[in-house]
Amino acid sequence: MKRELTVIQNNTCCLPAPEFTIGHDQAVEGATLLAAIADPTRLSMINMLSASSGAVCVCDITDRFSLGQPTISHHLRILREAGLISGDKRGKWVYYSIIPAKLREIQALLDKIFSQPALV
Amino acid sequence: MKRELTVIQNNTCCLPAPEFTIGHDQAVEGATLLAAIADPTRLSMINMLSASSGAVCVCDITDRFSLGQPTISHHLRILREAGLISGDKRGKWVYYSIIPAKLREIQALLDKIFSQPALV
DNA sequence: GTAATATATTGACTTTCATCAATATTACTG
DNA sequence: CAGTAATATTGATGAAAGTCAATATATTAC
Repeated sequence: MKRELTVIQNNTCCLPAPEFTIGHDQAVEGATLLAAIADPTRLSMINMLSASSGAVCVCDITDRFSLGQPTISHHLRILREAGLISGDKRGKWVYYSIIPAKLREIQALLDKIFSQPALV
Repeated sequence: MKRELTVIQNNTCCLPAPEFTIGHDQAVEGATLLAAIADPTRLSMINMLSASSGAVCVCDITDRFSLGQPTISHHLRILREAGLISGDKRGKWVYYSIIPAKLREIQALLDKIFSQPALV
């Protein structure tokens, strides 16, 4: 934390001060988005909806997980509020579908954050 | 949850039962990996190390965040244990570097999970 | 060896999260 | 209108996570 900047050889811990390619706000926003999918149930839900060619009924989602109905509803809400899925009520049922642009947004974010310096 | 499978028209909630393209174990593993980076501090750390052309001293990392030294150490440990970074002790200092293959693993995982059905 | 520095670990505290039971809400059914 | 079914919301509970102060460990400096 208190390097000897003047010494050259073996006393400095490092030289080029490392930089960020994303700012603080973007880090917070990205972390929030990642947190939305950083759960086995929600990751599987996203996978299920992505793989489906159309909207999926909540009843079918509920069937696929060994979790209570309120818990499923809770996870769907988190994904919905993160902007990853959208719900569409049709009569007694609610159908959820993926929002592909948001998935691409996550991938683009990681591309940017993970971007490595060009090989010399 | 208790659909009328026999009725065709307006009583069924949906027809093709949606599938997963990843299994339960993979979902748990993926969620764990994502949780490691689903934090603003750790996401910025990954970004910092990715953008750096070489290993980065902990002292420099500590300098860049408004967090106590034990907290920085804690976050580095989580990233290290997730296999995303590796630490190298040189004398009094410890240098961390990114493990690029692990970053690519995350991206490949998301590619798989987010994979959409082909357009008809 | 003693002092100082860099990093890690431990323990405590607070907040957030995943889950469930109970209840509310909305829509269909008879 | 009364009853049933699908989904959402609320409240409670236990577990996990982020942070810090204090301490430990290792390495260099005198």
